[in-house]
Amino acid sequence: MSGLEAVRRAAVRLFAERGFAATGIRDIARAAGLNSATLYHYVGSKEDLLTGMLRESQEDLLRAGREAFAGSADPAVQLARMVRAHVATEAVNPLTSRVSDHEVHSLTGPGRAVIVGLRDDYESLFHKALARGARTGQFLITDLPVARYALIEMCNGVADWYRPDGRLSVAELQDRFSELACRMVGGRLVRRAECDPPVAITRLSWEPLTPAGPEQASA
Amino acid sequence: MSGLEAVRRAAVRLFAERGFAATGIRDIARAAGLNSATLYHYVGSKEDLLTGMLRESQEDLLRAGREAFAGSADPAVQLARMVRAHVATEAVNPLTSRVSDHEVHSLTGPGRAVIVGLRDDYESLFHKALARGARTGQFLITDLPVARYALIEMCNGVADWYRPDGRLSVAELQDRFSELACRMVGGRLVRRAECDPPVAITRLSWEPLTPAGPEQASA
Amino acid sequence: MSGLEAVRRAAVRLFAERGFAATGIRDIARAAGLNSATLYHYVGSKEDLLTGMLRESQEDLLRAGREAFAGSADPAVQLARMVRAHVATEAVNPLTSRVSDHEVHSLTGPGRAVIVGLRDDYESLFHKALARGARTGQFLITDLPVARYALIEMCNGVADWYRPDGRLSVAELQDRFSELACRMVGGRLVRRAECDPPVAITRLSWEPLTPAGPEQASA
Amino acid sequence: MSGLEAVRRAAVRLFAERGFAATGIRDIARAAGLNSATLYHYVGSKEDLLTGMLRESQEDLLRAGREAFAGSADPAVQLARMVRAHVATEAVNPLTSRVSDHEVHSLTGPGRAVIVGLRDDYESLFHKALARGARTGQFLITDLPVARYALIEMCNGVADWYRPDGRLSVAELQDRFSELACRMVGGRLVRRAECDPPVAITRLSWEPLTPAGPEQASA
DNA sequence: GATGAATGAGGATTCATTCAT
DNA sequence: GATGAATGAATCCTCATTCAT
Repeated sequence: MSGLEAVRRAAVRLFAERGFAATGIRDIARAAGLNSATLYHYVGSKEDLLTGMLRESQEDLLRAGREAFAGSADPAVQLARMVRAHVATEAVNPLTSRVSDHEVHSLTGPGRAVIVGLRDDYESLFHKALARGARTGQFLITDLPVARYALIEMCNGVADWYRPDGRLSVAELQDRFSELACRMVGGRLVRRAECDPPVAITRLSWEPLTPAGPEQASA
Repeated sequence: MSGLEAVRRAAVRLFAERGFAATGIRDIARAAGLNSATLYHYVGSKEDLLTGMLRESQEDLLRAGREAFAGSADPAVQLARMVRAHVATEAVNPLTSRVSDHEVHSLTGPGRAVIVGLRDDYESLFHKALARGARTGQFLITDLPVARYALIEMCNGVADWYRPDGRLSVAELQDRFSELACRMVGGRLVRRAECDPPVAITRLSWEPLTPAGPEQASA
Repeated sequence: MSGLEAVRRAAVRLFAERGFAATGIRDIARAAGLNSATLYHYVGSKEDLLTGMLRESQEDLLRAGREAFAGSADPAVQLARMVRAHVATEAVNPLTSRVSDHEVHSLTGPGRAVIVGLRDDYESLFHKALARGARTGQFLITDLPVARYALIEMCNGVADWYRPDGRLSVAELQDRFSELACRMVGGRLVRRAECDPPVAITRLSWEPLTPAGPEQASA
Repeated sequence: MSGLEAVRRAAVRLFAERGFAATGIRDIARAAGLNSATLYHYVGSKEDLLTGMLRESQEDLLRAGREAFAGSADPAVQLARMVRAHVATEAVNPLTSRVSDHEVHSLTGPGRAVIVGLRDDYESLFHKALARGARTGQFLITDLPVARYALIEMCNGVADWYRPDGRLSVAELQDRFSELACRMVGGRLVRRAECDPPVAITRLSWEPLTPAGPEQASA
């Protein structure tokens, strides 16, 4: 594992565990097995690290969302595919996703607008699918923005509790959430096969290899 | 407004906007119109402030949840009442709720276990209603823990976007979320009247009076 | 016990236990059962407290030393009487004496010179007795200043270990030290009776009533 | 001189002059020619500094005491050798010794017990020599603990007044104190030659190079 | 007499970052 | 690539002291 990757993974883990502001540059360096001065050979600044991380994470989510959306013309399938892609992304990159969901407010520089823009683009995909489904009568949606918020928040939550070594496989997780989402908007249940080929979700190079885990002693 | 209340409200606002770790004691003091040394006249420490805030918030949510649960024997009504209480709490105390949802990890002392315990108690109320509804066949729940997580996360999200001066009244918000929740678990739609008398949700003394608002300049 | 006395005793105890610089005005107030603002009705400042304490203590020691010196024309008896007076003073006012011995350097104002002057006057009494005894041949003193320092330091030490409720009464303590001092300077042993009438040693109003004792819990 | 040594010497000087509690970390840094943040590169904390200093000083004194004691089987020579070693240690490391004598009470952590243990071990050496001398009849000791306290206090005092550039050489100082000590316990006078080879006393790396001196202005 | 509230200065310590080696 | 040393600014918090009530 290269130095840069070690830094990124250490940063993601710590930002996820303690939050950006509560994490020191020395903590990251120590967790990456580097001297804190050496860390600056790989990274411009602490905020650069966060910016890069959020951008890559958000871009990946947006890409997955677009693929999911483009995979069908049926709003029900579009929604199911997007939810499946979203929860899989959160499940495969739980720590990065957690930071992505919680630390946007820590960005101060110009990078912030970029991230917010990406998130808005992503949310508009949900809007489009929900709006069309509502228009065609496939969905029963009393309030479109509320439904959209609820759907996305529900999916975001996955990063907070899902454990890869737990009871549920990613595919099962996707099935469960697909069902919940379809029911929530009053749509028909979309079977897993209808969503094939699934959107490919890959682990980000930022995501730490070992899951959360308490206190990885170094000595 | 007393000094203590001013401190608490300032702290909630800043913790909600920037996060606990990124908020300085001087920032809080300035926002409360006090010298930072004076602040310590009212409060033991920065962490005490957070602990007290999370406890009061979590206790209030638990109380509301219990009242909601106790108001009916029908799982569908129980769920609807709990969701209504939860979103109303988030809508009436958006900033406090935001902090409550995001800053548990910032607690280090013994207070942490207390807060986590309260949250667990709260979640068990949802578990009970969902489990019974599933047993009686009123709900269609493939995976109970997943449904519980999804429901609660969806409700928590409210604090992140709801604006009291926006399009939706609290009552309308409750109607929307009640509908989404009922559909999500495959239950019948519960009308507002069935939830009467509603659980009373009051503004916490910690909640700032003016809503979020960007950068209340003081000078 | 008046408020002023309570403050003085609390201050002496804390200065003796933790040192002047490490003792806060609030600590003193709490130990005296007062609000820290109320304390300022009795005392001008923290340093005033120390100054007054050192002066009263040093004046008392000087008075005792003078009485001891004046009680006889025989250098041996003079020395014995002075040593007896000194150790009795330390034994009867152990905490005040301890502060007196250790905290002169904490004085910054003009009071410092006064205290140092008193101490010099006191030391000159020893010098006079030793010098005359050496001249008359009653004492065998190779180095007068060294002997004087050694004698006084030896006596000062009493405050650090003597316990009124211990094995030794004050009179026995005096006997022991008188013997040590006489031997040290090569003089004849002076019996207790030769030192009558003894110098009266009274407890200072500053000296706490209960001995040192660890952690006098207040609640 | 290395940075660490500079910090140590500056700390010793200031602790000796003003006391531990009255010395600021910034004062130490300034006296060492460092920024106060840089100081933390060398030292863990202010208390660590004191702990290390007291331990090294006390260990050195104990080592010297043991060598002195082991150098002879005659209690009189043992006592003379120990007194000579003690006063030489105080004379060669006056500032470190002063802190060592006065600041044990400033220790709060677990290091305190260690220091107190070392001091107890040291005192027991005196006890052994005095006890045996009393048993053999070489010493006339009415009260053994009192004699031990008096001896040690008398020696400790040296750090408070001895000046290396003064009237007395270290060897002369040793001669004077040896004489005083022998007389004090009613023993025979032990000549310097009987104490050969003398215990080697070396300057601690903590001891400032220039003597006390008032206010070494840096600018 | 007594006290809650207030404050500027300063306490020890950690911060992100730089740079010569 | 790597690091020990360095630093100004900032961290949370405590200080002795004052004053209106």
